[in-house]
Amino acid sequence: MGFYPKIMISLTEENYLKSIYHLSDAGGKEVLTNELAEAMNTKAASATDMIKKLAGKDFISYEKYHGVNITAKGKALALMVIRKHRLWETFLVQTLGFKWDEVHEVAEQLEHIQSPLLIEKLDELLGFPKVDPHGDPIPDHNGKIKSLQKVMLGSLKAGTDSVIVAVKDSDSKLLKYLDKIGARPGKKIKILEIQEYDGSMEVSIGGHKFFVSKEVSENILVSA
Amino acid sequence: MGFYPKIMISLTEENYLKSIYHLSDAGGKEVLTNELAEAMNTKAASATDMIKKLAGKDFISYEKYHGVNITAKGKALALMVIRKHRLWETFLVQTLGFKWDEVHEVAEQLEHIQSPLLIEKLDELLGFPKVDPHGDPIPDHNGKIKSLQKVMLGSLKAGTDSVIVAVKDSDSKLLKYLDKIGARPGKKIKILEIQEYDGSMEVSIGGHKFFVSKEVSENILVSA
DNA sequence: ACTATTTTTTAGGCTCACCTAAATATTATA
DNA sequence: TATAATATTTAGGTGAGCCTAAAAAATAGT
Repeated sequence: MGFYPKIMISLTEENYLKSIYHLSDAGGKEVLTNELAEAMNTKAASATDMIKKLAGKDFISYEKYHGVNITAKGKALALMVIRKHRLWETFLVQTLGFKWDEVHEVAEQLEHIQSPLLIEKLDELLGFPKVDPHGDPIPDHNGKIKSLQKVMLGSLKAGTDSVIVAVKDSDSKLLKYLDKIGARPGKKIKILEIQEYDGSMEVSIGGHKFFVSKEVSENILVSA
Repeated sequence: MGFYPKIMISLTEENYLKSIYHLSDAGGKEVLTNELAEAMNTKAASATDMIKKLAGKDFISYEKYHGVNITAKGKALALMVIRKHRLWETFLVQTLGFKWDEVHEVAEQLEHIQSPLLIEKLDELLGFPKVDPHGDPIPDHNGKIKSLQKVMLGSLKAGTDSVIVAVKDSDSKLLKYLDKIGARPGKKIKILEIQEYDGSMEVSIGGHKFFVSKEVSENILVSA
């Protein structure tokens, strides 16, 4: 009688789905095969294979040659993986004393552990955090996520005061540098001066002055 | 020049190696293809495939038709996986408040996370525990393990006093039952009476009397 | 010692997630 | 709008880890 097979989703499928979610800006726009392939460090042909599989399972909708869109079902799953990733990152920093820049790779592994109980207990241990150590919001157990208004530091004018809320890239070198100058989520940052010719800027964080290149300024997200 | 490729070991290889380690009694005796296949819930033909692969990587030595023996290299790797498994089990119980019988499956997943730093930090968080919640010893970061003299409760005579040190099987139903009667590692247990005809026994744990079948008594390991 | 039984290995196939090369569709450019 | 460039898909192939069926070796029984 009522035998409901629990549909299994592979680690690879989870990773593709997460990528699609991010590339689509939380489901807002469609994702092209090539950008997905690049994000997954694979070839377009492989991405096409996976796209077909995910479409067959109703995680995305897909029309040949015209990119993919994530479905509500796919979004829910992606958000669960993201929830796990960010809770684990928080755990690594808060409970185990990892540095900011050491957590990403480990969290990429931990996010695939299957155990609803584990995640709820972890959430509880951490005190139901709203954001991870990079300032990114953690979806709740229903997949609800509140995204605050984020703006690139590099898009603001000289003289502007703002608060760092997140960092775009999770490249270890960048994070190490930001850590050194104290550019962590929650910190106030003021743009003192912008160089016209290369877009670099001088900023003040915690009373100290730092020089920040255009590239770096585009990776620092602030709330105005 | 000096480019040393880090040999990757797959999740499946790790699981086979762990099984071989256990089935061989920590490397003491050889393991037959069939028992390995059964332990891995697979067929003999598949076990043979994997045996060849592991032998090719020097984790085991193998002579056709005559079983396998784990090498020092294989033992070291198996012990690392076991160390991770037992540290995670301890974490789940001690830090997250899991019950005794809820940890095994999750630890089976967590033991494959690759991050030396994570394991050392976890060890530290837990206060460098010597045994896991089932009473099994946790290998140190060099793979050293101290195994204490363990005897099946079922092999002792009536009137014997002993201390529970571990539980053989990790079957959830068994663990739940043991939990109910308070048969946890560290607890004192006294055999009051043994029934001749079926080997079942009446025991006393923490001042209470319980009836224990032959099967259960063979799964409780004690130090005399 | 010679069958019969059991254990193990080989042979050949399957799916998953990847690949390259070739074909086809879309988009940009002249 | 015809052609060039780019993007995407299809076709066919690979290794990992599994399978079944058949062959071969080891063990047991008479």
